[in-house]
Amino acid sequence: MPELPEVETMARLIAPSIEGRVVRATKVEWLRTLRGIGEARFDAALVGRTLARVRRRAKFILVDLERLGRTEGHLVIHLGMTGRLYVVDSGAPSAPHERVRLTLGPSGERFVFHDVRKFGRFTFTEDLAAALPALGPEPLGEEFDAAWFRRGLRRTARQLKPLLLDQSFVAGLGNIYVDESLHRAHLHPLRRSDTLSPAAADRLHAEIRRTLLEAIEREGSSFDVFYRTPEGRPGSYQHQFRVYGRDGRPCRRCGATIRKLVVGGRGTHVCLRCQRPPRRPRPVV
DNA sequence: CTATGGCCCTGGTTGC
DNA sequence: TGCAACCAGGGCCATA
Repeated sequence: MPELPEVETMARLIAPSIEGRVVRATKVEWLRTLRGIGEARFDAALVGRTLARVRRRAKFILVDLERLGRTEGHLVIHLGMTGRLYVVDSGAPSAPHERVRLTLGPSGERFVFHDVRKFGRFTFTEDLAAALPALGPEPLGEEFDAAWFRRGLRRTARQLKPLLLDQSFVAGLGNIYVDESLHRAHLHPLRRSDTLSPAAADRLHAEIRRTLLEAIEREGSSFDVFYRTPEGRPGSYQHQFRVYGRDGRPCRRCGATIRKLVVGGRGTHVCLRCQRPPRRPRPVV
């Protein structure tokens, strides 16, 4: 469930259950989830520290750790494709696919990282900047304004879809919300970023924000394995999809059939009437 | 530069 | 029915 709206929803969901709680013990079921740091170091860094504050940056959930009121490192969590976080009572049996569990004091609930496909990450760092990859601005933040976006699009000649998926350009978009934003802005995913008129760039900027805000309001999208999360109602934004997963069905705006293509190796959904394909790039001689 | 494909993983769905 | 191929909301890396 991992794009900005789902990650934001997840962070909001777990924050009340873990903020202020002390880590009493750790259990790592799949070592690679720690991404390089050893189990012993992970345990030593967490036990006795307080999970002070939960926040989101891009598709990462960050938890600041404190001891005696001082920040001493951070949990860096990425849900990958299938990661989920939840808190269960102390007596609850462990479920399949739980990769990391933290026992919380004083009452022993468990803070669990569940991740079927193991693409996720749940690790510790003292140096947040070093632990995170290069990340562009938050699309819902101040820094992501229309003028910045216009310039950013012009600075490069990439296809729109891969560019918007690039977390170092804008942080937090994924396959669903890129497809949805492009459709709402009437722009084809293969369109080169430096060919947009200022008006088209502004339209895309506005639709990205609008799409994300609406999705957060509906607590993200839930389907397949994410249909239900422990302790959490499913999100409902999937009912608002205009193109994602709707190939073969009519466009809600114009009635043309939604098509599915592959762009940048990712399944990509478009209405070819609303989103005019760019002219084929001239062949390189 | 930009684009592409493999890889990391598991499991549900599709098609023969 | 059985089984293999394909596909999935992510991201990193090597190669062209």
